[in-house]
Parts: sequence; structure tokens; C-alpha cells
Amino acid sequence: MLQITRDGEYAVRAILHMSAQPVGTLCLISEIAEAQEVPRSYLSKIMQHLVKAGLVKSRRGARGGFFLARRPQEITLRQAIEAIEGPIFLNICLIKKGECHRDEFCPVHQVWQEAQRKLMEVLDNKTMAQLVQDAEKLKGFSAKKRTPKKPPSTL
Amino acid sequence: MLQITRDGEYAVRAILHMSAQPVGTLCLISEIAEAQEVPRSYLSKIMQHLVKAGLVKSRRGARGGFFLARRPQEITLRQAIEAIEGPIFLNICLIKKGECHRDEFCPVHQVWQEAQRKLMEVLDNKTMAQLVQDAEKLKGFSAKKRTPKKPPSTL
DNA sequence: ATTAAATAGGACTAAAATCATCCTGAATGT
DNA sequence: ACATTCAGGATGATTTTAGTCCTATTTAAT
Ligand code: FES
Ligand code: FES
Repeated sequence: MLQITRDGEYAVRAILHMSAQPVGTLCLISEIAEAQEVPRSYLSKIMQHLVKAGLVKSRRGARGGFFLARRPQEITLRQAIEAIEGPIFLNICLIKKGECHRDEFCPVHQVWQEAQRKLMEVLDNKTMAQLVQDAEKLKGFSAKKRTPKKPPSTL
Repeated sequence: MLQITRDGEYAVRAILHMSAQPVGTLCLISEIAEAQEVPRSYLSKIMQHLVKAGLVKSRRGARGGFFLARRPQEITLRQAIEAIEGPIFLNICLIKKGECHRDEFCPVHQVWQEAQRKLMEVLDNKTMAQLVQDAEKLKGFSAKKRTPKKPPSTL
């Protein structure tokens, strides 16, 4: 349907949540699920998948939890999404040359290639660290709307 | 899955096929289906849909067929795809403001907006007329590869 | 008027994807 | 030992995808 799945969306939320924590913080599934409004049991599966994909590490047992395998500035939005959704191909024929035998003479093919390139460029150029910063700005903005004076002391 | 469906792909093929015909030509389902490698009975449904969407007109009965409702230079790739797939939203929260209540503070939202804008830009800036031209160039190119000498007399 | 040629439209279906839930097992800190 | 967490498998409801097939209707030609 040319739309990301809930899996992808939830994965981004989870990674973003962890990215916003102080380094070394262990996050619990229930905590992430509640904060990011993701069904708890569903998120469990997604976290497992993210661990397997190598983006997240986990510790089992009491005082266990999840934490990022890399620093937030080293994780792009694309990586977060593709870790769960798999590589993105706007049309099936983009998977690889020859996947569709029409790609040799189909004039639409190069349009999809360009569209995909531009889409990826956007997702590649946004790191989790940047998103956390953006979120802080948004928070500051909505706070300003409520209390127009006195900028917040901590940023 | 962030991928266009067969419906969308087949619709583009069908419209492209009609765009490549001399004006006034009536195209038959079976003819388009064979040329564009689309299952005949499936294409039938897609053509119906394209007629309802107003992109294509039809004439029933003997000597009937399909033809474009507008000139190829007035039909963009986006219009062809969206006529069948409906409006494209890379994430469900882009459908409209407030569709997802997180859009106010979610820092990913504006990234999806930009990604979508760039994707649409690519699809908007390609008309069926241009694609037909591109196809002719591709044909000429592969023809050149087979017979490196003697450029084709008709273009 | 008959008939052949076409599209229109509805019913139906198999397979896969989507979006989850629930339970058991394994690991780990106290 | 025990409470706490994640790991992983089984299950399932619903929707989407990607078709097929049959009948009805319209139209042109004879
Ligand atoms: S073969 Fe890739 S779009 Fe046509
Ligand atoms: S609300 Fe739109 S991406 Fe998060």
C-alpha cells in the first residue's frame, strides 16, 4: 500500500525512546510500551527483532532491559525502519536488476529509481540524535505556547 | 510494505500503452493485457476502476474499447497511480492533521512529510507523454546495441 | 431482428500480510 | 529460592492482495 507498517513505526518509537535516555539506561518493555503507546506484547516481538538486527542489545532477568547497541548519532531513521521492515523497494522491480524482465525497456523504472533515491536520502540524513533534538525543540515550542514568557532553564 | 501494489503497476502500464497509441485509437483489454503482460481478467477490473476515476473513457459493444480521457501530456505518473491506489501516505499519520494525536510532538512526523513531498515531486513531474518519449529512447538504445550502425530511419 | 463483439459489474477464492495476544522457557540479580 | 525480565513459539482474527469466472448490458454490423 506504499505505507510503512505499524512494525516500522513502533520500532522507530522504541529506538527514539531509548535514544532520549541518558547513556547506560536500561529500558523495560513495559516502560517503552506505555510511553510510546505501543501494545506491550506486540512491542516485545519488535524488540526481539531489533536485537537480532543488531541495533539493540538486551539483558535478561531481574534488572534487565534493553539499550542501544550504538550511539543515537550513529543510527539513522532508515536503519531503524529497515531493521524491522527489511530493505525498502518502492516497486518490486527495484529489488535487483532482472527481478522484472521489463526493466530493460520500461521507461517508468528510472522514475521509481529516482523516487526511491530521494526517499532514502531523507531517511538516511536523519539520525536518532537529531530526532531527539527536534523533539526537544517541539516540546519547547508547545511549552512556549502555554507560557509565552520565561524560557526553560534547562535545555 | 512501502511498495506499490500490482494494481498500481498495471494501471501505469495500461495508461502508458494507451498514451503510446495515435490519438483516437481504441484499445481492447485483450490487446493491452497481452502487450503489457497483465492478466486479462485482472486488467478488466483495473480498467473499470480507471474509467470510474475519470482517467480513461470506454465504449461498449462491438468496435468498443478504451481510450484516454485526457492527452498524455496532461496525465502525470502520480495521477495514474493514485487513480488506482488512492492517495499516497507514507505513514498513516500523514493522512490528515490529528489522524494520529502524536503528530504534535512527534519529531519523525516532519521527516515523513518531507520524504512524501520529495516522492510526490518525482511522480508529479513525469507525464505519460514524457514516459512515451523515454520509452522510444530506450528502444532506440537497445536497437543500437544490436545494430551499431545505421540509425533507424523513423523516430 | 439477430448476432458477434466488447465492456460493466458482481461473486468468489487462495494466499499472504497485518496486527496483534498468550504462554512457556531461560536467564539473572537479590 | 524467588521475583523479574527477556526469548521464542503458537495461535488467531481481520484485511489486503492478486487474481478468476460468470452474467448482464451495450453497440455495431449484417
Ligand atoms: S520495470 Fe521497473 S517500473 Fe517498469
Ligand atoms: S506522528 Fe507522524 S510520524 Fe510520528
